[in-house]
Formats: sequence, C-alpha cells, structure tokens
Amino acid sequence: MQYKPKSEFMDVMIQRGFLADCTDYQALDDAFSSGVVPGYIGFDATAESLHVGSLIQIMMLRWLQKTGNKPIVLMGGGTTKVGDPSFRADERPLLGPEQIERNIQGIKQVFASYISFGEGSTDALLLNNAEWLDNLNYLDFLRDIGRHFSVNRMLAFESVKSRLDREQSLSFLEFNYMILQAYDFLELNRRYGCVLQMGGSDQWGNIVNGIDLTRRVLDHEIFGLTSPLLTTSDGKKMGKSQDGAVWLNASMKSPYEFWQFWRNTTDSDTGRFLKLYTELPLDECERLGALGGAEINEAKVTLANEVTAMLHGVDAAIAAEATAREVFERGGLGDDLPSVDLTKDEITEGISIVQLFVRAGLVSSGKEAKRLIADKGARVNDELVEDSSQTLTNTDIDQPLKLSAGKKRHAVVRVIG
RNA sequence: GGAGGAGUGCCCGAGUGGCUAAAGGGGACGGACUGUAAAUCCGUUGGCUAUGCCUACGUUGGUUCGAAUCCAACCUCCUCCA
Repeated sequence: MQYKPKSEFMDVMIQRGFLADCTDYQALDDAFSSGVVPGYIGFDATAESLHVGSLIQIMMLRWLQKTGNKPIVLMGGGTTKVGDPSFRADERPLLGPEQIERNIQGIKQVFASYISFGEGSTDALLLNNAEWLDNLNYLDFLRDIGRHFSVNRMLAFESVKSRLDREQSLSFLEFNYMILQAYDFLELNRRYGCVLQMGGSDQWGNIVNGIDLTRRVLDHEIFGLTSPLLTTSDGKKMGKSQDGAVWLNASMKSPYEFWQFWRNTTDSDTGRFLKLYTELPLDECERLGALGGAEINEAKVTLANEVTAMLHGVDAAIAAEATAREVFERGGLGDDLPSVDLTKDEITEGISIVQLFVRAGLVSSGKEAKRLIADKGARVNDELVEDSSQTLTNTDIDQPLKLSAGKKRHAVVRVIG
C-alpha cells in the first residue's frame, strides 16, 4: 500500500489487512484525523447467529471504537425482508417477520463482546433499519429517492450484471435492495451524522450507491471502505468447518468447537488471521505466522486462544485449550468435549454402539455410524470398534467413556441419575 | 394473454419405460502420509426396529405387470411474442 495514512484507524486497517478498497483514502483519513467518525456496518438477519464470515466486519467496528470513533451496528430488520441479491445465483427464500425478529435477537448479543454500547460520543449504537423502512410510503419514496437512481447504472453494477448475464431471474423485489441499502446510509447520515459505511467487497456497489444518494439529497460528502472477501488459502470460503458454518453464538457452536476451528487453521493463513482476528502486535503476528514446520502449531494455539477469549471470554479459551491439550496431546478426556448423558435405566437395558454415536452427535444417522465403523474410524476409549452390532451395558460403562469419530472429533459419555 | 424450454440426491449435472438408491464432478466424512497443516493417494456418501422394509427424481392424479422416464392438470423459473 503506497498511501501513508495519518490517522490511527486507517493505519490499522492497512497494516492488518482489512482494506480492500476505499472511496477516498485522503479525505477519509482527514476526517479520522480531525474528530470522531461515526461509521456503520449492516448485518442481515438471515440466521439466528452470525458466523465467522462476519467476524472481519465486527473486528473493523471494534478497531473503529478502539481508535476513538463511533461504531454503529445496523441490523437489517427491514432489508432482510427483501434479501440482498448481490452476487447470488438465486433468490433467497423470503423470511417471515417473526423469524427475522428472532434472528435479530440472536445476533445482537454477540456484539457486546466486541464493542461497548452507550450514550457517549464513542459508544456504539445498535439500530434496526426497520425503524425507517417499515413505514415508507411508496409514492413518496419513489419521488424523493427513486428519482436519484438510474436504472441504466444499476444494471451495470457487477453484482447485478453477473446475475443477468447468466440469464438468471432477478425479481423487482430484490432489485430494490440496493436502493434500500443506499437509503439506509442516507438516513444514518441524516439522523446520526454517520459518514462511513464499511462492508465486504461484495458490498462495494451498494455502498457507493448510498454515497451518491446522500450527496444528491443532502449534499454531504461521505465515505465507503471495504474489506477483502476472505477465502482460506486453499480457496474455500471463510467460515465453513467439517460440520457446516462456524457460528458465533455459543448455543450453536460451543467455545471448544470454536477454538478447534481456529486451531485447525491452514499454515499459510495463520499470520494473516492473527492480524485480522486478534489484537496482538503486528511484529508478533508476523513472527508467529512465519514459524515453520510443527512450530507453527503453537502459533495456531495462540490464534485460537486470542479469538476465543475475545468472543467467549478468557476462561472459555483456557478451558478449551486445556481440553484440547488433554485430548490431543495426552489422548485423554477433557471437560469441554461435547457430551452425551445417559440415564442408569438406559445402560441397564443396554445401548447399541451405533445409537451411542448418534446420540453423541458425532454422526447424523445410524447408517452413518455403521459406515464410520466399517471405515475403521470409530473408537471407544481409543479402541477401534470392529463390530457395529455390539451393545454397551453397565459393565462396559463404569466410568466416562470417550467416543471418537476419526482423529479429531471426540465426545464423552456420562451416566447420570 | 400467446408460443417454446426447464424443475433430479448437500450442490452442479447425466439419465427419456425394467439392468436406477439413480453415471460423473464438487463438497463432506473416514483411512494412509504428517504437525490436530497443506498437497497427494485410497475408500465411503438416502433412512430404518435391517438377508427385509420405507422414502426419493417440482406437486397431484393417470396409463402400465413395471415410471425419474409416457399422459393430464397444477405450481415455480427461464426465453421469445403481445
């Protein structure tokens, strides 16, 4: 990056790899240097939790606050009713209002781990665009806002064009998404003096529209800044692990499993992730990321600890590490492993090994359990399970049992009552 | 409103009366190699109270001994015309 920023925020963004593009580096840098900059990021309420794919945006808000500015979290209570078509091949299923509300409640809580909310000048705000979108009057909106949009131009946006080029339908509903998002920016500027929108680089078009609209309607100069769309170095989309999305809410992904996700980072991503997802000093990130061979494993532990501590707290990170060391380094059992509780009655009657694996959540069906056993991937207390028809009873379960599916996925069986 | 085309398993995509739980690829899972890495190689990939049964090729009916495959209606999407 050739540009040398004066402001701390811009410096951090550039140094740590958050910056993909910016509408006006110089002017935005000036704004940061001369006072508190309120900046926002929008989050759609399409699921009950955000996942690690959104973590980079959350970290940007955190840095924004850390460097003396005001973060605004915008929940897309209104826009989620429409659905962002950007770069998507097909239309999303429409979510009902109750589902959206539930999702917002689920998503909200995670932000408290990263930024502090309140009334002060650099305290964060949490807003919902349903506030101004729900009661729009169609004709007024068309006349006041719609007249500033050129359809010719909207069609030229890459996010839309790619869809049209492939002759995939784009409904009028979805087509309006970018107008609504642009309008969000305008409203945030009008109501809260927000002058910056950040987002993933797929949001570039939407962000630029908001800037143009605000210039036309209010004659205010505002800014946009995007982060690179992250893929792991093996080309996969950030945020997927063995069993699907890596959710941020503890109820959907336990701290131990979350920790494991980071622990399993690919070598070549380690340094980059340390810069993006932790607040360790840059030279430390570089040193750790440059470790070679087996040594880099300790860098991954540091990464996992830092990221987990920020989200779930230091204790959770310590517990996760302790469990991981116990399980992987000593081949033992850890408190944090996923567990299944069986009642005394159940084990008196006996439970099939297949059912046990299903109950533990290590496999999703009995057939899969049998397959796992046939593939020599199932172990009980580190002993290979050979016979899928065996049943366990009291005599077999006199102490906690460790179930393993492959080398990495483990669970504990406990007897209760 | 009219004319044509399409809807297949987690995803993409072949299949146009029995040999089809459905080719191939991707993904995912397991194994080997390692460092709880990557790459590579091998295997697996609908479910169940399991030598059998159930569910599955947009939906519902029909033809047939037998249908993802043929017919009808409906739903959704695409293209062209009005």
